[in-house]
Amino acid sequence: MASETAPAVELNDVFAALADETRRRILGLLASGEICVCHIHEALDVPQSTASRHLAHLRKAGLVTTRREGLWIHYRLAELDDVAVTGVLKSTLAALHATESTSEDRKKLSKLIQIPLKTLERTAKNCC
Amino acid sequence: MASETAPAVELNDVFAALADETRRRILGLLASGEICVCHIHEALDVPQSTASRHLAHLRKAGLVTTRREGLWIHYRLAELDDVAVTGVLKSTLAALHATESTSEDRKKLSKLIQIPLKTLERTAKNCC
DNA sequence: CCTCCATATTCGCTAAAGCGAATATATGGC
DNA sequence: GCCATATATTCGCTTTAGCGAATATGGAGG
Repeated sequence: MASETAPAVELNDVFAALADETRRRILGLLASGEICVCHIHEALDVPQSTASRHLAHLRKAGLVTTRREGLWIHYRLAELDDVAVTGVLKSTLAALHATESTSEDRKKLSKLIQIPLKTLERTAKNCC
Repeated sequence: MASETAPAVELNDVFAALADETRRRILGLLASGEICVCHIHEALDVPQSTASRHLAHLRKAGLVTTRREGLWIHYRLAELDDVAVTGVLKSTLAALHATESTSEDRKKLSKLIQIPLKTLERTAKNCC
């Protein structure tokens, strides 16, 4: 039996995950809710393999989780059990929220998934 | 005239700085106050050039500043003007505070600079 | 001016990370 | 079974980051 109930989230992996700008852009988008890979890939305007690779990285770091729905796989921010990591993630999302690049990405996403920008913004703000 | 009063701190640099474990260890130490390079280098038990290089990195990222006193150069956490970055740094320090490695480093520092561990811990806790 | 000491920087090297085209995997519909 | 679609992974490659020994820089004191 492990003495640790928290399973996976290593500080090292978390900060490694946050170090890449593309991954931060993804987190910035996920702050406004669950998104499927294709929309991330289109909203960020990066090759599909790039989006997928970075998503895998975030998943391994424990920051996001997935839900399958037919062919689509939806990514969303993970519910973390580690308070400290939660704090880091929240403050990161807050920092991203203030960013030019995040708001551009979100604007693009809004058009892609046909959800009003205001709605996305509200969700993102509540999330961080 | 720039519309931005905040000068230097780039999110990108901040997260790049936080990505390295040695640099996070340094920040963990600096949470308990100003320290000079030689003590950092000894407390962490890394080559002097390594300590200096990482300190330079942190300084360029805007996370720490220096004060010269004779031959010694004292490093300390910078007072940030960017609220978002402050949040990231604070939560990072809080996360580090809970860490085994941080407490080991601090213990070693305590002996080096002859300041009681409790004092260092209190300062560190107040800081994040 | 010369020397000592603390710190910074250079240097050659190695390891790690990111890239995007191409390919593999997996699911749903015919 | 076969095709179409969405996502994941592999591949060769380029770029970046870190390392530590060695060297350079710069202040203090003789």
